[in-house]
Amino acid sequence: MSPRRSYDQYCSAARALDVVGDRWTLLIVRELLAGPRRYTDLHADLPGVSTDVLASRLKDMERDGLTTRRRLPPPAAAYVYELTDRGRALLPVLQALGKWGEGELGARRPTDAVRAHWFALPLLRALEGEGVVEVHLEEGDFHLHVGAGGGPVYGDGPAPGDADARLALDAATCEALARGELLLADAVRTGRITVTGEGTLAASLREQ
Amino acid sequence: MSPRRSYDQYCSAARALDVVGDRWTLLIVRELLAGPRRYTDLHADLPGVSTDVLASRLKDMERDGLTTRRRLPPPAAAYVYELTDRGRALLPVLQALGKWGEGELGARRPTDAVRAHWFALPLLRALEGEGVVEVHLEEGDFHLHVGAGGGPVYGDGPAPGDADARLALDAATCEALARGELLLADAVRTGRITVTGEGTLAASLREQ
DNA sequence: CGGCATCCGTGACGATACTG
DNA sequence: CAGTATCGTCACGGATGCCG
Repeated sequence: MSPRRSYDQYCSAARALDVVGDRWTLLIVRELLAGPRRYTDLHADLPGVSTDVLASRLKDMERDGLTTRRRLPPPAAAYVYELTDRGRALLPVLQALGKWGEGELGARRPTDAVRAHWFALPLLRALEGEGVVEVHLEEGDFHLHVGAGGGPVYGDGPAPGDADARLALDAATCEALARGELLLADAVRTGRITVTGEGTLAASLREQ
Repeated sequence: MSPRRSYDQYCSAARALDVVGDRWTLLIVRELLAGPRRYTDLHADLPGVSTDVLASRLKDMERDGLTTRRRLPPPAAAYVYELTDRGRALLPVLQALGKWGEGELGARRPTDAVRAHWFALPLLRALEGEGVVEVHLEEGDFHLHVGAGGGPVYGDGPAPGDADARLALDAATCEALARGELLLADAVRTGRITVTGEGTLAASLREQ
């Protein structure tokens, strides 16, 4: 285990970069915000990361208190990596980066990878209130825990329990939202997003 | 000029990291938030950065629209680097990192460098309203443009014009604020920070 | 098959020296 | 003062192999 490289500056932003400034680290956090993940899942959803770098980052992140490693009970006996509260507290950092990066996103390039749950961050930024929102895209479904305290912030697939609202939208709408060109309220109003559900979350989405 | 390395992911956070994810880039932004700086100033305030990496980052940042290079008029004929609006828009990213990093800061290590203006970010996070605040530390003075639209967000030395409020505090108070252990309001109330000035900013600071 | 460890080529980084 | 040149080292990315 290599000792952590540091900028050696008495500045909290520099200290944060000591921990999360290495290549891939924040993207691993983004993946783990979706809940516990196995090594292979992470490797599959982070195209380009090499096996040794991924293993090394996961060790560093565990050492630094961002993640824990847990063994799943049989028969699915495998290790999963999971964010700690400290790791989940990086959500505002990813949100700030994501908001700034809207201007850099542009059109989708042929070389770009896409995963459905990568749209969770921009949607979460646009949502207020509290509850579970299920999102249906062509590429796949995922769900959001809006205003979540502990536990996963979003997750792949449909909501594990009952959803307070369901959103259905197409790829073009999704990408326009991600680029910041389209506001969620406008997308709902113009029918580019279909909202179903009876809770206050669904109601507040429709009444805008 | 090397082509930019990219994660090739259709995700705005990943795109942001394509631009500002390299080592030193965000710390250079932090320095330039203090206003235009010469190469030598940057090199002096970023101990550990090598000359070629600094030069390379400044070129990349100019290519990516984060900075501009400008020649000062004689007799101070020298180049200065300056943030664009796009570069200044990274302030929320540095603030999110800084807030998260409070927990990582701990006590000052003997190997840690310190610059007075590095305390500008935590102070700015704690201040509300609009105006110019002059801050006096033992290590040096700097000033903050609270709620600034364009132009520098803070700067070294006393305020160029009239300050709306002046704060005087010692190193221990400064570090406690940076670690998030002490709230600005508490520091003012207990007299660990001396506030002078007549504007609404000074008044709101005192009345908490 | 999932979860790494090892090896290797390339490129990024850090320190020093040097130049217009 | 503001970089460029050089060089050793380390981090990264890709491929492969091992081991439960």
